[in-house]
Amino acid sequence: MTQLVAVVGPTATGKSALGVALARQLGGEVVNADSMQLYRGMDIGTAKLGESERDGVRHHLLDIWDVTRTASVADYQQQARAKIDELIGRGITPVLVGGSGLYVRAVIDPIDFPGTDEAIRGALEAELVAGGPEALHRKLAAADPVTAAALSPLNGRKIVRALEVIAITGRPFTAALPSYDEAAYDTVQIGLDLDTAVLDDRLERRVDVMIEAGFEDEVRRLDAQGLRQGVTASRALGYAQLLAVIDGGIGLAAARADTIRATRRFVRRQRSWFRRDPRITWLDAATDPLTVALKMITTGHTATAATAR
RNA sequence: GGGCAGGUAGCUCAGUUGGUACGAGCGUCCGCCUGAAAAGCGGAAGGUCGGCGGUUCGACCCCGCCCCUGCCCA
Repeated sequence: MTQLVAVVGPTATGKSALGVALARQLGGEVVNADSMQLYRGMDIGTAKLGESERDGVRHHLLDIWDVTRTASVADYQQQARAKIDELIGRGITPVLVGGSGLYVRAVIDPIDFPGTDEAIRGALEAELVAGGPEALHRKLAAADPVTAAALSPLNGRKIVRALEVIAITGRPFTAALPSYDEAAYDTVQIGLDLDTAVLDDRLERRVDVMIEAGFEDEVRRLDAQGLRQGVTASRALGYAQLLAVIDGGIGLAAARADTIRATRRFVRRQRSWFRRDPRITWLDAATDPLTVALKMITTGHTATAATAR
């Protein structure tokens, strides 16, 4: 018996709409798995569904964070699982929808995130700024040679985290994503994708639509609410570029082009993340994915349902 | 018609006083990813150096002619 349906894949392929349609058919509710839609006020730039588009389907885990807050997968994991368990308990099928790979896995798979400590992390980050990543990498090599060997000496972010975990737990970091065969929920994962040329074109038009819809005003509004102080939110696609426009650093045309380029890059990263997960059944967004997905979910036959990739 | 500048990786451009192109950024491709993941990071492929001829042991770099682009003068 399927407990959970997940709709994943690169951005702008129609995951949100498919999620709503599936939820309607299954009597389910949507649980967001998009790291940026977690932020309150980030609507236009994240292509968050409006009320009418939600079509009466309840959505959870949208707008739970203030833009000044640094994102946290662990926090998301805890909240998402609590909500999913609640829905399952009430006999409602949760439809997990989003393109944030790690977030999806954090829900579906048994990942335990070691804690965090503001003071320790703050100190390490200060050290990173002061001494550069190589110095920290040497420090990591002394404490945990295995992890150090696995990390580029220039990957400051990950080196900081590894050192933080070591400081907290007193043990080597030794982090590794779980295998793909020990899911926490009985899940049907549907991957939505589109031919690259078509998707590229769609991305470009989507950015234009966002700009016409008042994307810049949205960013100005959030800027007034401290968007710049938000380590995560201020770096979101489009938001970072429009902040630069507001600063006068670049023009709107450049911001548009940069955003499109960055989004394409993001799509590639999403694909490379999701394509290694053998549990995902890929559907072509251009060929009525709803019908195929429904058949797949209700019959449990995933092998015959694949039509794309 | 004349003058000047330029024609080097898909794009924008570095570069060698003649000795195998040291290239860079962007793009492309591949990969990684345990508390920022729309983030962060690693790797790879790509050039007959505008064309033809000459000089030379050897030319992308010198000479000649030609073609193309931009600007200027007529």
